[in-house]
Amino acid sequence: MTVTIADVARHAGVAVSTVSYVLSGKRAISATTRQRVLASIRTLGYHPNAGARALASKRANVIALVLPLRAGMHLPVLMQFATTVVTTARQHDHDVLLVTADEGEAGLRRVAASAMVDGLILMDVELHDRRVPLLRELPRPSVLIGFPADAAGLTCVDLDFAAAGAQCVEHLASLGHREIALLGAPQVVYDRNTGYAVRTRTGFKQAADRLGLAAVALPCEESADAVHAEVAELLAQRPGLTGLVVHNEAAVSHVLTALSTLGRQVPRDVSVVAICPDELAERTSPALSSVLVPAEEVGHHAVTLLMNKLAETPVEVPDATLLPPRLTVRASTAEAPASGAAAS
Amino acid sequence: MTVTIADVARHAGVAVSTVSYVLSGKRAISATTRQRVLASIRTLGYHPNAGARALASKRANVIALVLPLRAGMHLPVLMQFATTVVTTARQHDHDVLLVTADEGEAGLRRVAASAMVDGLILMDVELHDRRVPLLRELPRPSVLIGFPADAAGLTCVDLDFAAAGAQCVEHLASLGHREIALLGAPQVVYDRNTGYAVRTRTGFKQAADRLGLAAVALPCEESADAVHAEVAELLAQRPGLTGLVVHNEAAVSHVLTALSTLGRQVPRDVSVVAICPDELAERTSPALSSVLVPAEEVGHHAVTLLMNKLAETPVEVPDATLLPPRLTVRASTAEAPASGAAAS
DNA sequence: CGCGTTTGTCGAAGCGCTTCGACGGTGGTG
DNA sequence: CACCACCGTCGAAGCGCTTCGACAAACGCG
Repeated sequence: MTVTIADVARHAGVAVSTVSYVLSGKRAISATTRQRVLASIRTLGYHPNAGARALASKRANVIALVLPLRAGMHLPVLMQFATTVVTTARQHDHDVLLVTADEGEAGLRRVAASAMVDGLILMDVELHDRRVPLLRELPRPSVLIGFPADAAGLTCVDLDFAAAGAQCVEHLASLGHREIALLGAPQVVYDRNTGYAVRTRTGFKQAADRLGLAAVALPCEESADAVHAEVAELLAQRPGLTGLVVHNEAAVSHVLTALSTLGRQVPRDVSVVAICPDELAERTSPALSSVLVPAEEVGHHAVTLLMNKLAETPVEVPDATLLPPRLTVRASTAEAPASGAAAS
Repeated sequence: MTVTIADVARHAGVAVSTVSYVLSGKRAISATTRQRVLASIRTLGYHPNAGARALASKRANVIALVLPLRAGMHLPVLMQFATTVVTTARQHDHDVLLVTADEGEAGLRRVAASAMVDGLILMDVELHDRRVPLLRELPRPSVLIGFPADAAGLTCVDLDFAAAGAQCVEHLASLGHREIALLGAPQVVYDRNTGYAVRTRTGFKQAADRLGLAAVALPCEESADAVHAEVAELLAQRPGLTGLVVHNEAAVSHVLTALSTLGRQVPRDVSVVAICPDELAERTSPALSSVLVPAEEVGHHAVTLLMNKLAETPVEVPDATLLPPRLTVRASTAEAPASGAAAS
């Protein structure tokens, strides 16, 4: 029924091992035999049996992608990320096994111990992630998206959210804004101690301090009503406020709606800069100046790092990779209004 | 380093085959030996090697999930679907290999021929899908989400979109509406001959005919401006129109905005019923009466069908499974206004 | 009480592949 | 022209598991 390497060897008139070496390139094979073998492979339609290969070589050529499939994540970004991981892995001749985080530590242990996968990529790592200690003792390399509190001995990749927060502040400062606010993730995300939210806030605050801006950082819920209430209160309490940084994909459009409802024009009265995917920033009206969350870049990086760790002669990889933020100026930011005009 | 079945056997003082039979339950093992073996497994921390198991048993206990990772799909629904598939597969002791549709037919052939997976689930199947003929000759069972034109010999699952379209019409008709329209997928989706879009339109038209409603079905682009223009023209050309069915997740909110901008109140002047996930329907204002796209149910069904086909003694499964639509009435539909009032 | 069954366990033969050591055949070197 | 080093190829030994046939022990029956 199925074609085996023995069939190919017979058809090409060579030994089984020769076929194997043609495929792996681990020993020199003369051009003529190689051609003959490849021809046989093609005519017979041979595909190596993955299980046998994994068993003999101790490499499955599969990596696990551990996704947080609980609510609260921004799904499109996740999906985009997953796509990139699959595509990049395929370029390195690897496949991707999808593991959900709700299987927890047992799931990781299972796929690692059964030799199903050679390495793991974990998304949405929290500051005090329970899986981190396990990862350290697992006999397979891993790459984390996000930073746990103690990242020693682990390979982590992420957007440099601190720099992203700072860059937003710098952009607003350079336009003359003196009083700004950060609308961040929902409270629950800070409670979970999720790294990216905390780090953005820190970067925001430090940059504001450094540049001497009056700044306040607030969590932000995601329903239209809650956002409206929060923005209304913020504007009431801080009449001099002219700059807003929004780091919450779900709330972004509600913030714009709220501002408009409250009689503030963007960017005439209030400048808004968001940390979100370009796709979203371009769709709002006005289009948002934004620092993009580079899902593709992160995914690509994660796979590349893992492949380096998996190489026959493992390549030394950096413990931490922080992707520099890139700010794109669009229509939602402008020079600060002359003092006192904001509240009119 | 890693614990093998031989280690377990030695530790428990039995033969390797006995351990195997304890694990698989394929032969009777006395309670005492079973306990002893299980204890050894636990103390040694044994996990069967997946590759060896697949090689010997010809079953990998992995299924492929083939996702359309190109643009145009509604990502959150996809993600939700993927989650359900993974979770359900795990309940049947199977893992999920993520394959992207952009690898095309070669990808399917590869994972199937290499015995990496025992079966496949394909999403977003088009009416004239190029992968369908391949699927027929592949030696592994598969389940499709969506219906190709020629579904003979294939197992397909989907929401019954024709019934969904009809149900929307029936709902509007029962409220006294006499002139309605369907805003569907973008033109390009009909051009691709995507089954769900076409079937919804058919169901819509037939129900309208049957019930004697004046009805028109239009494709609908997804940008705010295009939607606005289209709605404006529709209202101008059909002043008596009081009911709208929207089958386009991305356009739904724009339609509501456009109606409001054009001075029509929902549901006082125009009733709107959508075909979309509940989550989305609940978020709009007013909340939309909708037929939900049951991603979870579809995913669960697909896996269950595949598992039946994979059983040692394959269970006969239906070729087509159409999940009945469920309409939830919310705030966007009401009795049709008295004749003539709509245009005022 | 002897026979045929059933029950519980074992040993061994692969599954299809990789990889190691071996070994003729060339070619370059002093 | 010997000698050694490579080059290209082969055969065989596993990788860790499942499964089949074999077989002793325990059981039921007339």
